[in-house]
Amino acid sequence: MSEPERLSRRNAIRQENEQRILAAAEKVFAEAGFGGATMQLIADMAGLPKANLHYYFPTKEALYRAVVQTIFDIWLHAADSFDKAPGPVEGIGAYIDAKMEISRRHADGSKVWASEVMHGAPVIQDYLETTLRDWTAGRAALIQRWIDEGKMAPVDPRHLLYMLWATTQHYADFGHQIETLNGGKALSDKQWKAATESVKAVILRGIGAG
Amino acid sequence: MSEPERLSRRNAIRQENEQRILAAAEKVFAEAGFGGATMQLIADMAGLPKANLHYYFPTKEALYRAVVQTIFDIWLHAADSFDKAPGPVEGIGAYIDAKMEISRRHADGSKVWASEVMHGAPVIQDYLETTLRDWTAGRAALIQRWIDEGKMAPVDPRHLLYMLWATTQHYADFGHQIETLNGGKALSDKQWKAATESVKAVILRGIGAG
DNA sequence: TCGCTTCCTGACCGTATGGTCAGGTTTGAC
DNA sequence: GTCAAACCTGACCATACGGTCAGGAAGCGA
Repeated sequence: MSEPERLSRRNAIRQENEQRILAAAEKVFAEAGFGGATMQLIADMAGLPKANLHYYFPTKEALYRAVVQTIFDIWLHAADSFDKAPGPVEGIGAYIDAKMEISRRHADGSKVWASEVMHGAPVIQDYLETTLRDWTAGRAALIQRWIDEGKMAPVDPRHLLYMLWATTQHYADFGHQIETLNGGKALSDKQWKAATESVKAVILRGIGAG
Repeated sequence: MSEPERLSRRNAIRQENEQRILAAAEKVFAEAGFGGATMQLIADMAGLPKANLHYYFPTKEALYRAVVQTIFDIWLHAADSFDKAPGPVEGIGAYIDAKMEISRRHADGSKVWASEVMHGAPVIQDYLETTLRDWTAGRAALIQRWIDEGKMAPVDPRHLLYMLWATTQHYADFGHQIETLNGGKALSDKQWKAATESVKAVILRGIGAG
């Protein structure tokens, strides 16, 4: 994607600082939402003066956009395994695995994305209408092919995709609720695995491919 | 719950205004989040001067809390049909119906709820730890009984509940995304029905009760 | 009609926010 | 070593926000 940057001190500084800011911003936006987040808080969390944030990202919205962009890329990437699969068990199974992993490892990013979409996608509407629309059409076609080949039950591919997104993202977006219902403790490794297996079991059996 | 209010002009005014404010607040909180919402905007949408909002609801947080309370009650109420059912097909089927209807009719409230939980439930943590925890334990026990009676496959009841919440709420919380992927048009009656049937088909077959 | 309560609201206030900027320091190509 | 470009930041600004309040209008029991 980006050509290998010359490894100068300057580039190192730039990369380091942008990374720190993005990480802090992701956390703050996830916790407070766009409106509730403040540049000052992000700056404090990144350990930089506020004015420095504006040096790298001209506006709050530009910073926010960069955060959303990051998680969107990760999100799309999760479908790689989906495509190469010979059938629904491998494809959808691997997709659930990947998306559950994202919910665990990038919970903040997932929340930012969810928040953005929930509020009408004010800054990423164009992505929804182009990249996501194409992506969805492609995967829906693949699922339809599996149905036509008798590899799974005839389920509306789009609603199936929504179910996959919903069930996996829920563990990130509603993680706090799940944690509360888990006695106030975050899910353990074992519990994450059990969650993933539960989702896979119900979905795969549900589409007649278990 | 509340004793029948005397039908005076005053009470009518109070009820009317509180209702207008709550309706406007629900919409604004859903669209902008707590931090992004402003009392001025809510006031404008309710057609009242801002100071009047503070007459009925002392602070922004009090107003917000009232909005969340409302949707939480609706949400809990949706499980009524669940309980009286003889088995998973009727119980879970009816629950999905009810929750999908809520996603459609109370999309704004659902978003406010989702937003609240996503941000760590700052104002309704107590509900999660008491009412919701009890509610969940009760339903999980019921599902476990169905499993023990051989009426459905052995699926972790809690993860099944999460799947039910996730799949149904998704149509409210991510309604904008779904709409965009639907060619920019809101789902029609027929499409809502198809969505509900898809969810029910996959879940019920997925728990071996279809 | 009187008098008390509830309802209403324009004007105001302190504060916090996103953003700016002038002036400084560091880096690195030459 | 020179110097321009990149980096850094304390101090500052205009604005918008949540909330207050004094004083008036409307409702209503007696």
